[in-house]
Amino acid sequence: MTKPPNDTRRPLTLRDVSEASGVSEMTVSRVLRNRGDVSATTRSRVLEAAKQLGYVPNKIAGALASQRVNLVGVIIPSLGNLVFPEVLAGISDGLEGSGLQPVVGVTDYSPEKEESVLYEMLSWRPSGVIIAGLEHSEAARAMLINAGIPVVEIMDADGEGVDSVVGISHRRAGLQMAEAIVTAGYKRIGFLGSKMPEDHRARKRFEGFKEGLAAAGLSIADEEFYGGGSALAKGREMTQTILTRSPDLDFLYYSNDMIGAGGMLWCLDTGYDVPNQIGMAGFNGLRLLDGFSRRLATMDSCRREIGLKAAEIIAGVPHSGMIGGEKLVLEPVLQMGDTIRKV
Amino acid sequence: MTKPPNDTRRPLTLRDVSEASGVSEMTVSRVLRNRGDVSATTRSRVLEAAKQLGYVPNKIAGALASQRVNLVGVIIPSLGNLVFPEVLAGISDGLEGSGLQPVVGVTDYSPEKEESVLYEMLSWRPSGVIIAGLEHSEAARAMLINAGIPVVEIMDADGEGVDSVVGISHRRAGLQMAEAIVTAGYKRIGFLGSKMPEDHRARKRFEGFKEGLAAAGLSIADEEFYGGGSALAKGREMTQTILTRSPDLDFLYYSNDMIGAGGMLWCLDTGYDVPNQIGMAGFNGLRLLDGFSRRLATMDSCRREIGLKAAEIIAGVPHSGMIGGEKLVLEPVLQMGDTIRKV
DNA sequence: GTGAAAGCGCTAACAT
DNA sequence: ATGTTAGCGCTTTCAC
Repeated sequence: MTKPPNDTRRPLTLRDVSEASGVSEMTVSRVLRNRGDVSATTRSRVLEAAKQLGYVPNKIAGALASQRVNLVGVIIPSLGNLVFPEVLAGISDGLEGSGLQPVVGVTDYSPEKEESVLYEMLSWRPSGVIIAGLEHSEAARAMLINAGIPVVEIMDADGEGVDSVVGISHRRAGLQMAEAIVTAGYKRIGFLGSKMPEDHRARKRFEGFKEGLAAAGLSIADEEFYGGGSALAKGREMTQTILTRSPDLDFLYYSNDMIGAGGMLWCLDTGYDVPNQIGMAGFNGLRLLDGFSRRLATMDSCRREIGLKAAEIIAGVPHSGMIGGEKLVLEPVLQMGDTIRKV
Repeated sequence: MTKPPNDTRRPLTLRDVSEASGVSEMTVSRVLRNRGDVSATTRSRVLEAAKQLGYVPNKIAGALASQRVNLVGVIIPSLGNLVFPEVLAGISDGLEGSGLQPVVGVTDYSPEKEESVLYEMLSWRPSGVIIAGLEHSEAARAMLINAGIPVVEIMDADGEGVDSVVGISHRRAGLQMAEAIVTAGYKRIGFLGSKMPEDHRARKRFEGFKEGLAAAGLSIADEEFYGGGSALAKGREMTQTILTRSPDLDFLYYSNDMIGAGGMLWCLDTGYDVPNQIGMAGFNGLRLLDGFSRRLATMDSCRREIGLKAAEIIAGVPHSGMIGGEKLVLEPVLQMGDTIRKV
C-alpha cells in the first residue's frame, strides 16, 4: 500500500474516481454504496481506482443530497461521572449494525448549555436524539418536538417525555432503599449528597427516600452536601463531618456509590462496626467498587441497559413512519451488600 | 414561548425565514451568522422570524457551501478507562471559544476499528483530528497524511508522529519509576498489568521499567496479567495470586492506578506492612483515588493538559496555512505517596 | 447495467 | 446595506 498520489491539496471527489476509472460518477457512487446493480468488472475497476487514489467520500455532500444522516445525537450532563460512559457503551452496543454513529454532547448539568448543544446537534440533522433526563428548558423541548426525528429521553422515568422514554424511577429507587433501611431497624438516618440543583435524578431519589422514611414515621436526622472534587475523598470528609456533628446516626444514605465508598473507607478506618453500629448505602451499582473489602449496599441504575434500549428504539424506527412514544421503565435491583445488617 | 407553528413536517429552510421576514435569503444567512453589515432593523426582524418559526440552520448545507466544518474528530481507544474522559475534558476546554466541537470515536484498542472510525470521521471533513497514540495501520497513516487537515497524535511521545504530537514518554515514565524503586532499596520486583497487546503506552512503560531495573542489575522477578473485569477487583486478585506464588517479592509495579489500588487494599486487608514489607506503585495519578487511606505511589500522566494542548493546536492552526509538526513532550511528576519507603 | 440532469440548503463572490 | 448568481459534491430520478 503506497501513499496515494494526491499531489494537489484539494480533497478528492467522486469525479476524480470517475475519471481515474473511466466510469460515470453515478456508477462510482453506486459501487461505493453497494446500491443497485453493477457488473463485477466495473465494480472492481472502481474499487481499485478509489483505493489507489485514497478516496474518502464526502458525507456532507452525500447527506445533503440524500437527506439522510447516519448520526445519532447523544446529550449527557457529564463524562466525569462514571455512569455516563457506561450509558454510552450501551448506546454504542445498541447502535451496532444499524449503520448509525453516536455523536456526544456534554451539558455540565447546565440547562443553557444543554440548549446550545442540542441546537448545534440538530443543525446537523441527525437521525435521532438520545438525551439524559426529562427536565429541559422550554426552548429545548420545543426543538425536540419540532425536530421531526425520534427522541429518547433516558435515565429517568418520573415524568412526561417528549417522545420515547427509557429509564428507572429514581423516586421509587429512593423509596425502596428507605424501606429496606427501615426494615433493618435503623432509626437515625443521615443523608449525604451533592449540591447540584440541576441533578434532578439525585433530587428525586432523595425525595422518594424521605417519603419512604416518612411512611415509617421517620425523617432525615442530618444531612451533608458537597461540591466538586474527588468523590471518594469528599465522601470520606463528609462522613467525618456528619458523624462528628451527629454521633448518634445509625445509617448513612449516600446519593452515589463513590461518596458512599469514601464514607465506608472512613468508617472502617476509624473503627466503626459496619453494619451493626452504623449502616450505609449508595446508589448506582458501580462495578468499579467490586474490589473493596466490603460491598456497599446499593441499587443498580441499569445504565448500560438504558443506553442499549434507547439506541434500539432509535435504530428501529423506520425512516419515514416514526411512531415513537414508547415508555420503558426498568426495575433496578436492590443489592444489600455488606453494609446493611440482616434482620 | 409557544410551540412554533411548523405544521408541515418538512424541516424549515432559510427560504422560510426569508419569506416570513421579507428579507432575502442571503441577508438572513448573514444575520444568523453575524457576518457582514446588516442594519439593526433587518437584523431584529430576521431574528424574530427565525425564533418564531423555530428555525434551526442546516449545517450540512452550510458546510458544503462554505467548505468549512467546525468539527474536530477525536479518536480514543475506550471510554471505560477513566483516563480518556479526562483527556476529553481537556480537549473540550481547549476548544472553548474556538467555535469547534469535538466528535468522539472509540476504537476499543482495535487497529481495524481505528481505521474504520477514522475513515468515517474524515468523510465528514472535520477541521482537525486528535488521535490517541502513534501506532496506526498503514492505511490509517495514509488517511491522516492525505486528509490535508491538522492532526495531533496524543498521549505518547515515544516515536514519530504524522503531524503534531502532544504526550509524555511512557518509556521514560517507566524508567523513572524503576529508578525510584531501586533507589528505595527494593530488590525483588513484580509487575502486574493488562494483557492488551495493543496498549502500546502500557507496553512502553513496561519496557522502560525493565530497562531501569536492568541499569541497576535487576530484573522482573514475577509478573501477572489480566483481561477484562473491574480493575480494582482484578488488582486485588492478581496481587493475591502473585504474592502467593512469589512470597519473597518486596515491590509490585502496576500498569495503572486502579489495579494498583486494588492491590493496595488487598495488602492492607491482609496485614502486609506497606511500604516496608512490600512497596507498590501504579501509573496515571488518578485523583479518583484521593479518598483512600494511603496514597498509592504513582506518576501523573498529564492527560488533562495533553487534551488541552492538543485542542489548542487544532484551534490555533490558521484556516489555510497549516504548518503543524509541533511536538510537545510533557513531563510527568513522580508522586511517592505512602507506598514507597523513604530512603 | 449504466449515464445525464436536476437539485439538496446553504454561502462565496460579485453586483447594486 | 442588501440582493443575485453560481456552485459546494453528492444522490435521486428518470432515461437508455
